[in-house]
Amino acid sequence: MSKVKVRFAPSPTGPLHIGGARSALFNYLEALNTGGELVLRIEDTDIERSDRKYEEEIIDSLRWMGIDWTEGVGAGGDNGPYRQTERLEIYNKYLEKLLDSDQAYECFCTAEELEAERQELLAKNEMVRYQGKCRYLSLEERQAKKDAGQKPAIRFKVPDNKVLVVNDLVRGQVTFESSNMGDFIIVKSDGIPTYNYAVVIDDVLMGITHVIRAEEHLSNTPGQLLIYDALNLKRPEFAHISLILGTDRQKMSKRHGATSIIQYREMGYLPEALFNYLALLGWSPEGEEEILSPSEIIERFSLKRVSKSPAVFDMDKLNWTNQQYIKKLSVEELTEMLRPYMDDSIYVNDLKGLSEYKLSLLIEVTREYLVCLKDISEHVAVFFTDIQYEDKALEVLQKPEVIEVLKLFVDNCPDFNEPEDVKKYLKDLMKANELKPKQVFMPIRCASSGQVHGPDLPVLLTIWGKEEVVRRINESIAKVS
RNA sequence: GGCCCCUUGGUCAAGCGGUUAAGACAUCGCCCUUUCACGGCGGUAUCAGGGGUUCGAGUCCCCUAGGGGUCACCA
Repeated sequence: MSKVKVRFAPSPTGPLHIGGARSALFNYLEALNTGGELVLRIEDTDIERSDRKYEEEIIDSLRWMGIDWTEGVGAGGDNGPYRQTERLEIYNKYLEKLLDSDQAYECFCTAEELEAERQELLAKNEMVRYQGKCRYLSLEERQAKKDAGQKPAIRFKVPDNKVLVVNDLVRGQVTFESSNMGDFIIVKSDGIPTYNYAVVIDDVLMGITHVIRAEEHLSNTPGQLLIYDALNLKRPEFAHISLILGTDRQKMSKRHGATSIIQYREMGYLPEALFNYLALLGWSPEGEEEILSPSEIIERFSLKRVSKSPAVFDMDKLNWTNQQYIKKLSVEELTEMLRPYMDDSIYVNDLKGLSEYKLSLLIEVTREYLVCLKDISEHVAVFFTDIQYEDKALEVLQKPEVIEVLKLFVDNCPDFNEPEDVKKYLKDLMKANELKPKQVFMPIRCASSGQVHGPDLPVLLTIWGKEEVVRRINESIAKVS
């Protein structure tokens, strides 16, 4: 069996989104699992909407996620160029064959005519498809239109009564009939090929063995099959993977919130977490492990275990996955990754003012709350804001015996350099006054932070330092006295 | 509307004719603990409906229903 060669072929009309990333990922996984190759081709035939900046963005996003390719834009190769707009002569060569063999023809219909035809069919509740008006134009008629300055588009002549079977690796045999298809455009009037045509030529010329793409392309496939046949080209294998849906079960789109990879990157999701989560959307490994490294996923991946049914994108599970990866990081690694987010925080100066030791303490106790990196700012707030009294905390502070404890704490409070110092002092305090932990920890937490919940108390106090802690507690004493 | 695809808990899903129908997220409860979180333990919750085939059906076939995709000189 020959080597597997797959491709990811985005059109640079927007940033890489979740669905695209998942398609790229499955291609990548299939390639690496089989020892094959991944090609990156840019399908920029939509001149209006395509933009180089999106191409770069997509490439950045792919690399960030850890998806690599060995051929194509950004990697070179012998089958280039890899941008469709740079391959126009190639498409033309094949177009001539199609025209010469009478398998394609010029169409002079205008957008208005086409729209009228569509409306008419819609009104009659009939199948919307091109009726073939220009199919049998005589040479003279065509020439006359051209002389009049009309630029033709080229349509593919769909043969009658052909049964087209897509042997899909995930869906099995899917059958279509050519009678349900109208002659479709393969080259636009500006000379640029359409997707359905260019994709065939490119996949063949680039030696693609498996076309793995989203299910929305399944109904385009019979038309493409026709072109393979018309040109006598060998068909690749197809695998149409199901769509990713929003919680409303509609295809993921902008209105579902964050859909571009860049957004997840900015929020501070780790690439491995996204890689892991997306791989598990529509594919499941054997065994029960759910947290798998890229290499473990590559090793286990198989198209055979790809699901046919669409999957709803579940933010909760992504969050959980991300937390698992954050937990695996060392404090040093995490600190480095957190730097840009701390710089963006409104507490940037407070954070910068911390000693390295205190910063590591802070990150150590804060990490367990982090869902994604950008959350650092909100979880660090308690360290740097004035006391924000919650009702529950106030209730605690109202109790008369609590004031006594606070005073005791303040009166003999030593300097403390590390959490152990605080613990020791607290312990001594409890022992000397026969107090239980609960009678001490909660009052001090409430008095110093105004909150009934929060990070580990000894760490909290250590980061503030004695002066600040005493100041805060006195403030609370004054407030409730 | 035509064509095509899909249908196991709220979500991701395992399952490939015989199972007490896994597991994970979420949710609920308990434990751990100075609080929250983490962690540990446990609970609630699923085969869309109807016909077949079969000794036996989540698993095979058909129909219905629901959802989705696609019907562009977008990809």
